[in-house]
Amino acid sequence: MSKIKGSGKGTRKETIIKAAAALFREKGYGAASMRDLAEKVGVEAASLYNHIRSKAEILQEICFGIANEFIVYMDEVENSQLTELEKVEKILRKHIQMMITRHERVYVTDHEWKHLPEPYYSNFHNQRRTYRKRFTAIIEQGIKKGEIKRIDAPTAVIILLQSVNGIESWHRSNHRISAAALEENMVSILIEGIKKN
Amino acid sequence: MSKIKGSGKGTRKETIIKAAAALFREKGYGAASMRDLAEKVGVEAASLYNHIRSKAEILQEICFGIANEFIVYMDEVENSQLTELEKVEKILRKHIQMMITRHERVYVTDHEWKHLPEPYYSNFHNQRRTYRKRFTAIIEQGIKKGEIKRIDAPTAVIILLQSVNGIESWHRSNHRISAAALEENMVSILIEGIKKN
DNA sequence: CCTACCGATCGGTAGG
DNA sequence: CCTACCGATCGGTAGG
Repeated sequence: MSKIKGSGKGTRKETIIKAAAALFREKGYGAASMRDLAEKVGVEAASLYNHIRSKAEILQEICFGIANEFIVYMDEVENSQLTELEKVEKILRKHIQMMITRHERVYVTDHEWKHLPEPYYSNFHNQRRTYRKRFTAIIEQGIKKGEIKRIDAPTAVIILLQSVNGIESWHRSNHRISAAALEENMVSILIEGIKKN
Repeated sequence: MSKIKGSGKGTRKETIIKAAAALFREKGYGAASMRDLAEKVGVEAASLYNHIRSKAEILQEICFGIANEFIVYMDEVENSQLTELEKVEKILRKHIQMMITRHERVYVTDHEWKHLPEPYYSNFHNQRRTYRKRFTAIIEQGIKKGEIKRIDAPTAVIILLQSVNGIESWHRSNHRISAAALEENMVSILIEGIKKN
């Protein structure tokens, strides 16, 4: 018989990180205090430190956890036999889906990673640059093959990745359209925007 | 003979706000301290309060100053005789140009307005919603006229406005392409993405 | 997991 | 514009 903690939804540490993701998204990392977090979790602030080492550690777990998921997916796509345009669409859809289903952590990762202490900051920064370069390379290859129109590839990457962040405002505004419809609309506009012809 | 303060570039208060915009962009509003700001300006922290009433007042001036500029431009475009698609392009170009030439204030406005104290927060929130609704209405009209393809207009607005924020990373990465080329690439991808046929 | 508390730092004020 | 300082709050620790 295994020892079940909390309400059966992972470890106590996971519960804390989940609450922290919501809190950091709402207030920003700097403005969110450990006392706020403790209240959300239902303990005294000091008790949090039995599960986590520091406030910064929570941010690290969020940022590197999300980043890793994107990197693993990028590996998959790169090794597939899809056309370059299909690869771009796949990656775009992954970002949209992550933003829809895990928006708190994704949002925090994207907006608060600057607050990571060294050496995590530099580490994250490098991972991010590498990821974008890999994405850029796919688009450049697609241009070379004539699948994608002659645009500046890094600019295209910026547009694709930034657009996805707008889903935040879809989330806040009571789901006027379904997640599936949102995804199709975004893909339609963006893939059409870079496709040749 | 008028009294010239600072290095002839506006009032002392403007100097402070300009330095604050750079600081808030770099560290975030919450993590930027008045002592940091004072050091940048070259005075003691207490001296700042001879020119500004509070830290929050600086954020207000930045956010409402930028928002107002966009609203004034929206008025102009709405009253013009352009096609709806041309109106969308005009507004998109305005956002791109503002982000290129005034990126510190625009970035801070977009990322830190949540930290405005009430009633400024609600006020800003309303202005923002109204602006987006006006932009959405232009796109909906363009769809009705057959200039723009049948997409969800609010989703299109999200994509157009969010994409522009990516210019931040262009700014950081040593201007690989010119501002003009960046603008043309963004317009090409995004307007092509929403245009009919 | 709690009580009690630490040194540091925060935004801001008094008074000159 | 400065010195001196305020009360509040911060992240985190000691000790149980």
